[in-house]
Amino acid sequence: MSSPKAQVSAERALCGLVTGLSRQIGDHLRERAAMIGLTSAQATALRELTGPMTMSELAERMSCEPSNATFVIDKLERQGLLERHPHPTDRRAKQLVRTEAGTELRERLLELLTEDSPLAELSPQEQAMLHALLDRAVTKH
Amino acid sequence: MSSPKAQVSAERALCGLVTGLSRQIGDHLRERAAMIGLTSAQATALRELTGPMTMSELAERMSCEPSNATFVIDKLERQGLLERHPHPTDRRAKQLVRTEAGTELRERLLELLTEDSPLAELSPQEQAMLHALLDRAVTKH
DNA sequence: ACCGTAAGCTTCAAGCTTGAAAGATTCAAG
DNA sequence: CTTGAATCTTTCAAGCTTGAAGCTTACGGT
Repeated sequence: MSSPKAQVSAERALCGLVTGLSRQIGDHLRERAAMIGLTSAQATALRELTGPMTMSELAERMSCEPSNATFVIDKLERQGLLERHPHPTDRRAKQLVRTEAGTELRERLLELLTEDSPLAELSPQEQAMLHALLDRAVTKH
Repeated sequence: MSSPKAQVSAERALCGLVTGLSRQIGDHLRERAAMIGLTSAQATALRELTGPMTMSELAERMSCEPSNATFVIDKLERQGLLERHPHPTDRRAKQLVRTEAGTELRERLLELLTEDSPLAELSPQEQAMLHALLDRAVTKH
């Protein structure tokens, strides 16, 4: 069960690279989001709000805790980008709906996000290979 | 300069995978750190404190702002795991030195971190390929 | 020696994130 | 129907992270 030392060290380096790239992706998002007055968390929420959905669904899409979604959605609601409507069939849930302003800003955001992608350095073939490897790594368990 | 829509979508998916894997790595760290009463940030600091170094050096190694290092090091110092000594030649700087308890806990931490690596699913060959690709992606700028 | 700029560290405000706890509502089993 | 477990959301405390501002000290040019 004990791995050779060289392999342990290789894995650590790999972790560093993954985290580094993830950081770059996050920085890119933050930079683009700032252009339209959003933080990166708010931008993620707006990006994932593809249509009306509940808090849970959004949290799921954002890969965060529901309590965090509450916090971020509060900000977006205060900016008039979306509204919390009562859910049509479940009185426990809220249905998030973009306002017109929210929809417009989302369009703008999606455009901005396609510019200067952090992965632009890789060819489509390399991207495909990377995708396959990451898929295998993520779907470990 | 405009990329085809399919490629934009592929890049977005890739970003999601990278962030997801990075999250898994972070979760693994947090879980292991919790076993010895540390948060993940504290564990990162202790892991990177390979020997006496300044705050700046540590912040660099942790890939974070110096102000953040101040915050995290405060916690570790309060737990008696390290001390801030005056730097021998630069009176502006502090020299961080692990206490004996800090050194012992660090050993334990390093052991824990090698267990159940989030990348264990990949063979050494795959890891090497991944490493190469990530290297290219990160070194874009 | 003097001065301006830069570096090292800290403090602060603002925002993000998690996990636990609590209130409201749903749903299924009796 | 009633009860109990599960779900949806929010609140709160604690911790992480960044960026700006400020203090002290270092260093290069004059």
